[in-house]
Amino acid sequence: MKQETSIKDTILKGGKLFMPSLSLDCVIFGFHENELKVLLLKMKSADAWALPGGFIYKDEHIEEAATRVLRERTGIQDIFLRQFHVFGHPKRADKKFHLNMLKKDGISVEKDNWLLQRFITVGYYALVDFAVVIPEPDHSSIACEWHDLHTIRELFMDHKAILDKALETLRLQLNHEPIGYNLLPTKFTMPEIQKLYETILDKQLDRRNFQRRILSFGFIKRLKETRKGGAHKAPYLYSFDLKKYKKALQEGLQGAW
Amino acid sequence: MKQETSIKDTILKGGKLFMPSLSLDCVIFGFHENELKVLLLKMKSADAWALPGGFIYKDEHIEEAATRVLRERTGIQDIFLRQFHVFGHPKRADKKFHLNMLKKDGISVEKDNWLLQRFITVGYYALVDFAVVIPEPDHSSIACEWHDLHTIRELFMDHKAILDKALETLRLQLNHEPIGYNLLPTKFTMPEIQKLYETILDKQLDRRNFQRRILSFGFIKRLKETRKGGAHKAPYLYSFDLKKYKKALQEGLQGAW
DNA sequence: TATTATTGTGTCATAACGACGCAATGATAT
DNA sequence: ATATCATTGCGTCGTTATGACACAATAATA
Repeated sequence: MKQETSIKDTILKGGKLFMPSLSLDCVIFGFHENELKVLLLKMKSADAWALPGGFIYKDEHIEEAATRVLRERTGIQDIFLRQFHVFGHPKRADKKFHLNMLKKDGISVEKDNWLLQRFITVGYYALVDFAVVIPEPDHSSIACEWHDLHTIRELFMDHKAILDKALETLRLQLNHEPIGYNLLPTKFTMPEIQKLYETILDKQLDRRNFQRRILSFGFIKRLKETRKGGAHKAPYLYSFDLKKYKKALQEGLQGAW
Repeated sequence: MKQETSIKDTILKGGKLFMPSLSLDCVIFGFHENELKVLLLKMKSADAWALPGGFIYKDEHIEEAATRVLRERTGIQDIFLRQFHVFGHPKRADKKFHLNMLKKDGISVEKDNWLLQRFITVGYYALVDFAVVIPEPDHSSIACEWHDLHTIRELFMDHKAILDKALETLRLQLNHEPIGYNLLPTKFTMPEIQKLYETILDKQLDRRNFQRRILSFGFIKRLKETRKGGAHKAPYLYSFDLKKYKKALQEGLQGAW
């Protein structure tokens, strides 16, 4: 499905290729050096960072479009990807602003160009293995980089609000679903997965209680190896029990009622 | 914002009024006689029941559009309404089927009429007080009625899948948020609110444990009256403590982590 | 006035949870 | 080689939440 179109082509002919007035934006989370990261694009024509997004081909399933955008940007397939909210404020895009951007690109468009219409966007979030991602900017961006979640202040359009909502959703998901398989390397230590939870929740957890709880779910298992080389006592390595992990994904974790 | 347009006008001129290719559908839940009800429309041109849905005016916030649809159909304002999923399968509507429907209506349209395009729809669910609703069909439907949730087998297009997803979402919400203020009358008994929970969860709950738990949340309070007239011991009446209810709505109920 | 189904209130054992203690370990410094 | 030190492994303890169940109180009806 990937189509290498020039930016000019997209702008001029996009109206024929894509669904009108509808876009999607991806919040791509990674985990590295005990920090949650988000993949952002630096735009060519605006001095702002943005979430990687895209449009939906006229005959494309919307989930597939999200998968495609992710693949184009990270080179990864088979990714944990989830739709979480629709952003439909009528003024979420600024027409004049966009016109200006196009001017900077040296492209003149008709007043009724599809890109100048109001857009409603579907937010997706993805959890990916930081180490595997090869960030790739596209024709409309000059950079594609991981940003530290907590340092992100302002983004293009309403993308900061989209990011915030994604994080909020992720936090809630933590109670219903196992998490980490897509964010951690194959083998990891207990302190590492704890840091992941702490980072998402933005909250300190007791080391011993965390271990008891995460093990009680049953979707991670201890290996017979330890991670040597650290400054202190070598921690055990763990890995996900994929069978139980997927079972837990389907059936949910607890659910009070 | 309400516009009384004839069905013909909508079909012919809708393209100028509404956002293209985007619709919304509402799953309106009510509770009556210990049963969960869903408000459905009987369509004029197709022999099928459908969820009340609508389109988004070109300058209208999508949440506002959902509110409007709900108001038009139920006569209710200030409703609990929540977006829960986007349905974006490219084949979710059948073009030929739609053409046939229009034929039945005696309306001939161009091949590129906006209604014949592919539509992506945003699902909303609403919780309303059954007793207050005045179901109103619109120009494209011949009936608007409450249906018993468990008797609904098949619906128009993919509306059954939308309904199922709404119910699944509602079940999950039960763990995070107080519920019932929008579904129950002002005063209610403990068995009544328990039935509500049991109906949503489709699961029996222990009477005594339920009471202990629901009271521990603090958002309902016991009144000094009892409901006399029943065949047996008169149960106490309860009402929602709106202040604590709203606080719980914002902060969430428990959240294991 | 007795009957009956339902409601109000409580108990009990078990499981889950939060806070914390202490010994084991493995690299580093002496 | 040995002591040091931060970190890890593995527990305890008291409190709270949960599931299962017992029994008395009550209001309409027979």
